[in-house]
Amino acid sequence: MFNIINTMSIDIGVHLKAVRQMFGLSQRELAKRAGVTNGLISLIEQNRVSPSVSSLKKVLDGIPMTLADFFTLDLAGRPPVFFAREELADIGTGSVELRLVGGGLAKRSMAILHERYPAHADTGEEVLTHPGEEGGVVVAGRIELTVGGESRILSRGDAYYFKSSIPHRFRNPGREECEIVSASSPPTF
Amino acid sequence: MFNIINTMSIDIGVHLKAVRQMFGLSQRELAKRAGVTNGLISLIEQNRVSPSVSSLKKVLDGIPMTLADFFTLDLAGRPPVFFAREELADIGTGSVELRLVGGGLAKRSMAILHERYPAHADTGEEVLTHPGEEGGVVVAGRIELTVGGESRILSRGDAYYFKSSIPHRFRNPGREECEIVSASSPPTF
DNA sequence: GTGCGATGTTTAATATAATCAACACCATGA
DNA sequence: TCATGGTGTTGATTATATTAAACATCGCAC
Repeated sequence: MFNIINTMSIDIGVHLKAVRQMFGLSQRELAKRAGVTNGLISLIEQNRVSPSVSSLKKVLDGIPMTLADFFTLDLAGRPPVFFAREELADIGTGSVELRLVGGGLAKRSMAILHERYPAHADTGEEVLTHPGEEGGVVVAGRIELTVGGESRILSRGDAYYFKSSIPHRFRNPGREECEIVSASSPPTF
Repeated sequence: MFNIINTMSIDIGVHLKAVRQMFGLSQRELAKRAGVTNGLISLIEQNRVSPSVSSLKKVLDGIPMTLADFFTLDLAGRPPVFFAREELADIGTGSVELRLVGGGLAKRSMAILHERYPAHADTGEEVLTHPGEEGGVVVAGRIELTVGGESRILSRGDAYYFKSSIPHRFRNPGREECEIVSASSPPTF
């Protein structure tokens, strides 16, 4: 089980400054929208104070952005955008083929996968402790998905979405290959 | 004197208490692991103070849990998991068909879409709406994707991933329908 | 019953966040 | 040159978060 997100303590000040500038706001503009003083924003951006959650929320409301977005947002440079089929790294274990969109995994908020399950393939149960989410769409074939004890067989066009913390299992019950495009956020699998 | 801290997107106090109890910790145990006093945890859980980000981080380190996890974690009941093809809400505008996995966007960290672009369909340029990310895999047909001035034609199996803040455009240059499965995080489009 | 040892709560003292108003700087224009 | 309006920063004051220690309650052992 990989955990790709680097969840080190982010630099609140630098982070806020970057976000503010991303939206083209000055400290005073943001302060006005947020109902705080420009001085406070200056102090926060210099890491000379650690804002209370309530005032950080007020500030982010002026952007606007949620606390969850703020702490989840990752400020990377501009990574590659397009990926040819052959460039998708296969990170599958066993017979299941898992092709990850975008080789460089760090600093992404999602992992997008192109998955192929041969006939009778089975991931087995997984136990996760991470509070992420995952979902996907069946593109071809059929798959039996079990989530928290509940099972269902999904066909082309059907979809799923659940919290990764719930134990889950994928199994191809049929004779044909099954193809799925899925996403996980944060990128754990 | 009253000091009401409500109108937060999440109830920090209740949230922390739930998380703490989920891990079977008492206020004093957690306080010891976190390097703060039990009194502080009591006050936070009663929403009688709004903790500074730094002390909230210290507290969460004792659980252990990241700030991002804390603000992302959803304590609500279990939402639906499986979605039949017909249940995917079409949120498309114009000719492009956008089918959203799981109906409501509320309290989800991602939006997963099953998209269909008829021949010659075109989204037009889009402007920055949110500092999120999006990516996807082409399942059928061909699409011309332009991101930040850079264009490329993607075929079945090819993929893309970029920050939603960069202006982007999808255009179907061919005679066949194009089918894509995509994901956005946070869920905006 | 009495006396733990655990729980969460509260109060007064102290450390720190947040304000307000002034400051220095850098543009652009009269 | 000297305003003028923009930027981010700073010091002194006020508001609030945090501490340390005491309080009340509960369940359990003796």
